[in-house]
Amino acid sequence: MQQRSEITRAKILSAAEQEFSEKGFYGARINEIAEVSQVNKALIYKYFGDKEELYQCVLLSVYERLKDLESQIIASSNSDYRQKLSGFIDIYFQFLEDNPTYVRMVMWENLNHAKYFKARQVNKTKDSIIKALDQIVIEAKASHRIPDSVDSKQLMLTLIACSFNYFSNMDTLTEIVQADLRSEESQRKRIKAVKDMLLAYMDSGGCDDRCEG
Amino acid sequence: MQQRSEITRAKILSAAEQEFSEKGFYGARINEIAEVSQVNKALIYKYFGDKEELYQCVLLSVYERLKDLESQIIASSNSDYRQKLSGFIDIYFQFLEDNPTYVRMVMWENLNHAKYFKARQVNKTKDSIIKALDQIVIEAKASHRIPDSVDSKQLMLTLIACSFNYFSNMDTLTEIVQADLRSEESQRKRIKAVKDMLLAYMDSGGCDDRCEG
DNA sequence: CTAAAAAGTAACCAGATGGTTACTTTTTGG
DNA sequence: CCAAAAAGTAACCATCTGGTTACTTTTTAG
Repeated sequence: MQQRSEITRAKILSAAEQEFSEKGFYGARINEIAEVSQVNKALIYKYFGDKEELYQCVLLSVYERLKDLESQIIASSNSDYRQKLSGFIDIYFQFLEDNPTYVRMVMWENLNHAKYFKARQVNKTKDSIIKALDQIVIEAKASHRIPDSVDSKQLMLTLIACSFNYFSNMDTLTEIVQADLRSEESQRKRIKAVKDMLLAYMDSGGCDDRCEG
Repeated sequence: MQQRSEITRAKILSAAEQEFSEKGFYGARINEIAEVSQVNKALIYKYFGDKEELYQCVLLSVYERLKDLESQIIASSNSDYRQKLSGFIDIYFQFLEDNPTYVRMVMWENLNHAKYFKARQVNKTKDSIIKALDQIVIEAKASHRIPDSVDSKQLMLTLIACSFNYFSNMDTLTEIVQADLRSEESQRKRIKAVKDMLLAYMDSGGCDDRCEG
């Protein structure tokens, strides 16, 4: 029966996402996934072959969620590039907060030298978010609102770093800055600071001649 | 014999650092550490009690290396806060590049919810680097080179994010921006962009009223 | 030189691991 | 209704896990 198998598959994937995102590939236990999903272990192997395949399926399904972001960002369209960038940051921050398993899976992948990330076509999803930012920059440049010297790749790296790192390293950062970064207030302040900084950077033309590189 | 035991201890720690930083707490195998260090497994337990203690010792020893940074940063003293900040970024970037095991251990810790980070007095080492940056900001404010509105905590978060994330997420970022971030050129460009951005942010007074937060 | 303490070792253990097999139950198409 | 295909299950296996024990060798101090 199709429906039943679909449900079983979904149950396995859901439990596997929990387990893999919590403990990573090595730490995850198939027995645990079987127990949590209430699905017999042999069935997991029938559906997904082996542990590695299951992990890759989880990775793919988690990354899929990024795709929705592009439409969200484009939907929040506005003539002012400042507000577009501001909206972009809001949406990305919100996504990271709402998808802790995404954050963790990306971390695991990097610790695994992006082994599975590269193996599958996972990185295809990158386009969605990259293109959205690129478009903002291109439009702003075209209408001469920001100088051509602004490097959209550096902008992207900064934006990802400031957003992603806030969540990925929250536990150690909390200790470092001695503030509860999980609180709504901390997050609001952080988002504002990131926005201010990026806009200041773009206003300055993306480079600062007073600082020799 | 003291010397011999010291050597053995060091061999175990060295192999354990490799193993733990590569595979994390769960993935690391005591058998592997024993094999690599050429030290009998039972001896490892005699020296370190259990796997958890050994992990914590590795964590502590890796964090110790941060302490050297403070003196380096202070040594690179200069009257201009811009050059101080510039030097700070150079030194921190260099540290992260030279200490991949540090980067990985911090990542593992965050995935483990900073369990061992909090358990030990590991976070004491934070002071060294935090204080160095704080001092730069305080001095610059005192001499009215930057406005009081600049928030040193946000500055710290940004600096750590931009530096740390570049190395921690290098594998996935490489796919995303389609550039070999491991190359010297990429790194130089990145450092310059980070410096420019932070200085632009500080010049702007640390906030941007044109962007409602 | 010697006895005690420290350093080091081989072999072992119970439990858990990923993965399989032989089997029963349920669903489906004709 | 019925046979074949799909879904699901219990019990099992070889291997590996962290950790221990009973033992020998080396070093040290008097």
